Amino acid sequence: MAATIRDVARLAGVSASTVSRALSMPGVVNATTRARVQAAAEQLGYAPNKAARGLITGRTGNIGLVVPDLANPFFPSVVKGVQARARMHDVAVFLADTDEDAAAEVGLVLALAKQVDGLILCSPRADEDELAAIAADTNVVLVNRLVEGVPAVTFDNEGGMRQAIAHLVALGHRKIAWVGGPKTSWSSAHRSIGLYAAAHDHGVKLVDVGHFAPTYEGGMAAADQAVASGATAVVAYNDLVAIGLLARLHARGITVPDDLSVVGIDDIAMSRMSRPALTTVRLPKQRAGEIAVELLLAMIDDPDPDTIIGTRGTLHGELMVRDSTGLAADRTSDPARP
Amino acid sequence: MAATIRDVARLAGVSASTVSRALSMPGVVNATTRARVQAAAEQLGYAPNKAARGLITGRTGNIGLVVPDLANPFFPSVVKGVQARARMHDVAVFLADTDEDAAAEVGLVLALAKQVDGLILCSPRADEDELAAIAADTNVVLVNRLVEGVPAVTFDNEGGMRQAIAHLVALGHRKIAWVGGPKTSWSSAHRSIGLYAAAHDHGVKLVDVGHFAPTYEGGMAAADQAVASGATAVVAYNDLVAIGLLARLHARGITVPDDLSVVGIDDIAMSRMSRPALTTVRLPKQRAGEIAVELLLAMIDDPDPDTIIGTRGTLHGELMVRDSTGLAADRTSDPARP
DNA sequence: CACAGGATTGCAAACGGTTGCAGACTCGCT
DNA sequence: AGCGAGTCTGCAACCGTTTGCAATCCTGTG
Repeated sequence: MAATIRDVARLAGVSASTVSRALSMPGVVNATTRARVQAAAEQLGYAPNKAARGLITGRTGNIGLVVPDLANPFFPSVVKGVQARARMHDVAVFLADTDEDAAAEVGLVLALAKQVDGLILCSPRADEDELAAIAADTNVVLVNRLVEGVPAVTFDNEGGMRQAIAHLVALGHRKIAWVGGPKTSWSSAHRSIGLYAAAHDHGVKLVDVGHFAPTYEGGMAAADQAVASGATAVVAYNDLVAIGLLARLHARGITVPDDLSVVGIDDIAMSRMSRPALTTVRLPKQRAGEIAVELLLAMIDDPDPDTIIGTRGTLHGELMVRDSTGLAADRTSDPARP
Repeated sequence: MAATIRDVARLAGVSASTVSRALSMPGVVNATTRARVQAAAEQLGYAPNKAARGLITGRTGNIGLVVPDLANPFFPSVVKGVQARARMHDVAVFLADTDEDAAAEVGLVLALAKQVDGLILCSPRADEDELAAIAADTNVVLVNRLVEGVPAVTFDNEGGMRQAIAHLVALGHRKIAWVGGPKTSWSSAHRSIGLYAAAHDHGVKLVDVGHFAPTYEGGMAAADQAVASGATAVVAYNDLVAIGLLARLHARGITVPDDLSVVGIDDIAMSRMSRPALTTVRLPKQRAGEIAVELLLAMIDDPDPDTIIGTRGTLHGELMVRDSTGLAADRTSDPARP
């Protein structure tokens, strides 16, 4: 069907080797022959078969990207970043969605591994040992997860939490509730740590409301407990959860931010659109995808892995103050009205 | 690095051909040899190199999926459907995001075409001729777009619009505004047609507010014109636009649905979460992805293309009545209070 | 005991490229 | 004219599979 290198060779009246060279190492072949070859290739609409090249060079020119759930708006952002950067480097991207299933994840990764030069694993759900094993014989870059000895790009959870707490403290909040994500979530654990540290530094009280699904429904489920905690502000595991909180609070007639302030994390598109618009810590999701690609590509190219292994890119979040945070409800501690 | 078929052969003490046969055409090789081969393959963690197989069979076992913009929540849904179905059939998916750029789209498609057995083009922005040209020498399935002679899965826009209008008419609305999508959008054009037909049948007035970007911002931009049109209800090109409308209307102090009813199309996750929750026409997006895969795979397998070419799957939408629609503001035409 | 015929298995070619090596030409010089 | 040094180009091998064909072994039968 499609033209092969030999078709081009025949048309140009040269050997296949010459065509190969004319196309991929110009300069080593005579200018006039090269022109002839290029004309022939053009005429036949020839494009080299990447698979065949891959057989020899051992490079497929493809990378794999694995995400837990595309329905969570966090991931499409990362995917977009990966996409864009991969295109710049002329590598194609295999995408796999694991549906939040750790077992399926490992299976998909193994299947993909043979077809790509490297893998980007975004917020992987598999446990640390499995990830380490996979990274042992494949080029892997982790996003939003840290595993000893595996290159990764992560977000500065501690710093983000610090900004959120500083903001709330400035508004007079002294008792803040934390609605955590899934028990096994790496980022939930780290956000929690950052939160406690920041709360301690500011001398305010942090109350842990528990673990919830990282979804709108999870937020709705957490709302009543957050209210019952007596806190004047809530920090949610992510924006989806925060928006769920907002919904349930509204249903209960609790006004945000007058009665309770709410802070999310991620800054998904939806957050600007919620009512009230959500104050949140913006994570450079797309950028994370871009950096992951750079890291992975460097890793693939570099014959000496020591320069890369263990490399970590840490991206900083930025607090986006919108309408879901305000002065603490308890006016006795309101700094603006002593 | 990875084990090859010869490594397995050596370990099992047979020839490479036998390994190949043992693995892909069991039954033709002796049971005990087969067991030995399988054991060896297992031990070495052998997995055939898909690229090499592809060279011979002419099948890569991969399909490509092209979408305009992953940031639009509509697309991740269909990607998820494609993903899931592809996994069932053991084919991997290349994903490309064109960033709404028709030119980039064609380039990406051409590049991908060499590496896959077929392509799924979701809401392609390229013009009809280009698509027809591409479909001429590649297996292509369109989603949410129709081009003469190219298999496609689309949504029943007319039917969906009919449901929306019937709902609004029942609520007493007699003058309905239509906020269209981009001028060149295929689905916008078809929704518009369905809307006019339905409005005509019900004897109500439809006023076209114009074309807007298919985004939250587009909705905000359209809101004031929709209000000025004097209509008591608005149908928006999609949910994102509808949610933008909601935001601007709220900012202007116009109450939905008391002052104005709003209907969206798509039913993205965000729509349940908006305030008020959006009445919308649910489109089975994920299902569309699944069907597209089935269609494409059938197309790839079928030696006689005539049975597939021109095949069309039409998916029906379902009106989800939520809180953004209510009785028409103009009480003189309120059927419940004569 | 010779032989037909089925069941297994190995050999070698092919898929579409890349690349080391050596041969063929062209020049420029002596 | 002879020769050395480049410069180009073709030959052939190779990458990891699949598959047509032929060789081998077995079994049953006349």
